Amino acid sequence: MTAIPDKPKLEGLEEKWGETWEAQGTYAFNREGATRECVYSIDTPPPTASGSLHVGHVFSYTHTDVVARFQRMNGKRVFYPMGWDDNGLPTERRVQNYYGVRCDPSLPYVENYEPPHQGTDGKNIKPADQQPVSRRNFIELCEQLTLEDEKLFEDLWRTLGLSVDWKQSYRTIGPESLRASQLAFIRNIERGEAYQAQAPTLWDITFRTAVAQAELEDRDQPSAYHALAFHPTDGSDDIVIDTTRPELLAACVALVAHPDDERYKDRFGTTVRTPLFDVEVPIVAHHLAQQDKGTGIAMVCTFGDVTDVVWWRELHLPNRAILGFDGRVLSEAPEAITSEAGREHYASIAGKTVFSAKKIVVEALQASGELIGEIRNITHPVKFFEKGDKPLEIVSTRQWYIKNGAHDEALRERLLAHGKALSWHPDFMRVRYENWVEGLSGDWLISRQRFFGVPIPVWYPLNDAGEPNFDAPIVPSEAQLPVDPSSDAPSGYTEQQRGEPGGFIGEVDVMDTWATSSITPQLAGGWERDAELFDLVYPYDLRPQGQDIIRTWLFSTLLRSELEASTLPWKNAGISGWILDPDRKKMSKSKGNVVTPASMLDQHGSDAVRYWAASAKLGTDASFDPQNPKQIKIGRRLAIKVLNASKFTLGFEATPGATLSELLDQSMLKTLAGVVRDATAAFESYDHARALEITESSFWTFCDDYLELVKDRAHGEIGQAQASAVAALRIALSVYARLFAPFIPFATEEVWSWFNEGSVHQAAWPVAEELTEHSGAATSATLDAVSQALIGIRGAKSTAKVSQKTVATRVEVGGPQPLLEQLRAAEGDLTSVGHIEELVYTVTEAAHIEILAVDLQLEER
RNA sequence: GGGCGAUUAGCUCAGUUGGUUAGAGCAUCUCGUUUACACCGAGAGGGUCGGGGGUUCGAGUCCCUCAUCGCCCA
Repeated sequence: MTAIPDKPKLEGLEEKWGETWEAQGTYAFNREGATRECVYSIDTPPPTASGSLHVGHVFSYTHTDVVARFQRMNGKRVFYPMGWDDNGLPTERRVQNYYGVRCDPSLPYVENYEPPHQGTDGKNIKPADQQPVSRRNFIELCEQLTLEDEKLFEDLWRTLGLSVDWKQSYRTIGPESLRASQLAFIRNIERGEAYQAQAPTLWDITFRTAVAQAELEDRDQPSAYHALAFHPTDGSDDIVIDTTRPELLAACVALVAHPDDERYKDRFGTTVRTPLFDVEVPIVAHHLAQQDKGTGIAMVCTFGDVTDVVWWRELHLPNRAILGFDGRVLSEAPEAITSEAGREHYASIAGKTVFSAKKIVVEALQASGELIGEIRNITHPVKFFEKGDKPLEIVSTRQWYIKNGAHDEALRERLLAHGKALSWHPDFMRVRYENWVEGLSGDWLISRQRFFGVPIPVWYPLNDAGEPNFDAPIVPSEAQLPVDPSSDAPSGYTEQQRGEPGGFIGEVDVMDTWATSSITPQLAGGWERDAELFDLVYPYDLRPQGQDIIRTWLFSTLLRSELEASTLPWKNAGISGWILDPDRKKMSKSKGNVVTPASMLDQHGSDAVRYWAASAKLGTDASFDPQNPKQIKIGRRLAIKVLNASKFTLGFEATPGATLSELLDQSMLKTLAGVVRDATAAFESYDHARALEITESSFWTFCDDYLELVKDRAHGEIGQAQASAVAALRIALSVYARLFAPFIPFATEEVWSWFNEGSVHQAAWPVAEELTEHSGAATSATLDAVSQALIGIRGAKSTAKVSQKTVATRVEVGGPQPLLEQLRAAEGDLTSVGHIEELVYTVTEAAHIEILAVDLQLEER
């Protein structure tokens, strides 16, 4: 136990108790003798180590911590690890900007490499000014920086008071993660769930990597319709189509119209010749052609957008791609372009960017008279990589995919069934998952042409001509994992055979970062590494996360668990809402309305910030105004009140073994028992905000009414009545400290230490029985009645504009006989706090206690 | 275009299966420095529950419809 300070304050509690908790192992996961039933396991979202933490993180991670603390006090062994998502593009970008480097896999490794910069304060260094480094050097820098970033994150989480067991931390790029990711992947290959395909792929030309459906976003872009004249081979009048991408004219493989379109019905099956390039293409019918858009007939190019891909695939059109991985027009013209003029036109755009090529083609079309009328500006949605700033192109590449139910009805049904079996908090979030699963249009593309990630663990044999056979990948055995195909040789080969005819080459692609993040339950839980641990924690009790990543993290994790184990990875999903700024816009860096969490915690204190976060329900957006953080101030006030009320309560002299003889004291405990029941029920239904609200409002009432009523008695002469009040106050204080502990862990721990050994966070969650055993036959009606009278008397004095200390010479209180009896039992307390000389009871018809008259003794000043 | 959510006091939000007079905090105003707390306490004023229609003895709550805002998907 520690001494009660003269002037309790919140400052310094974070450091004091943070160190104690760490030293005592207060939040350590104890698996000794544990069974699955006594464990509560949480599949925590690993934050992106290279990103910056913002207010939204503090918000949602607090929601999780509050639940973890409740479950721990409820007797569960809480498995609450923290992971860092450090692989992937965000880290690469940060490393490029931080050190001023760029990965060039063709360069050799340099020992003791010194990068040109050490932190460039967020200023982007132009790619041309970045120093090219080898892949291995680049990855070392990534490792280095993420470790530093992770340290900062951990410090912040500790300050916030997350009750994480830091011994259970994991990194998505660590050796165990590499092994688990690759193990899960080769099992996907063995079961036929992972496969490679040469296919049109959404491609970001800036990052030169493939992009998955989940990473797409539509952005409105200015564009323009160009009307182009195509020439029917039967010599009839030109057919005019509208296109926003005239630069792809050389890649045109058909014209398409809706099968019901009367204007083109008799054209289907005929052919036209393209303008400029003079290639003969068919006119075909497909229901995706929009009759009301443009002239109702469109050109199909390989590939202008995802609809082109559908047409190409479903109508069995040739592939005449003209764009390369760099977003420039390929130097070689498609074979279909045979005319001399056509080849000359192609030569004029070869090697150009999309932007320049468009300009050249449009000028040529104007010169040839095949551009009809004016160019009409429009705005339309264009697909972007969510982290990119140039529109995606579609190129044909060889990529790895994992089945996700898009083309497998049975799998999709199982995924939907899992979605129904999962308990969502709030429930309506399930719909977002279902919409996503039902809308999947292709399997999950998981290969990325990047560097800092989990290598795809395969090699390809080379034939005698040194050409790779991609259809026969060499897959490592499970015992070999983890492997890096760029530096390890497959079994049966030597390193000298790399790249040689009859030898092998390693896959250079890495996995999508979500391919690792999708197995966080396995990574943290010791899957295929620590079977005993895994059985204790899996399936997890809770997956907490933000609503924005239901389609990515939640979906992909559920998918991988279904593929690997045919199970749901968790029982509950708790979905936190957004943090909005005062204008109800999402907080974002570009808007400059982001406050750093560290300064926020520093300024207001962790308990205050946690209170703000915890007072929002799951799934509900919360607004936050850094200029006027109202809820945080209220939280701070509450935490201070807890300190002060506790100090006051513990200052009364206690009599060991005292019994609760007074009806008012019993009644208060009876009331509190109801609060305990309600708060517990709210917690059990994942409504932490309600649990907080119930506890908080009860506590203020306790301070304002009960504490005021009994303070004179508790201060007074030692005896049965005095001892009863002090005992009741101490019991209530113990219960309130525990009820508040999940929300304001620092203030409650401080208070707890004044009259208990050990941590409040390992204390038992209060139960109603520990209160009702003292409350006898009392009901809450006594406290209600006395409080009612007290409020009435205070009101009378307030109306008379006099001090509450003013003596009331006579107070007449009315109400039904039974309630007046209750009042009489606490008459001493009431007359004492109200400074009442004479209290008169009058039976009335009213249902409640009412103050009929208050005679005040007005003192001369 | 489809889906989901929201709309309650000046502000931020509660409001359970439909049930007395719709609540809390902040802000405002008044009073008060009382042996826990001035980072305080007491009290007061403030709402046709987004509009319209319906079901019901009774609707903030259920149904229909419209509007506005936000998010997701196309």
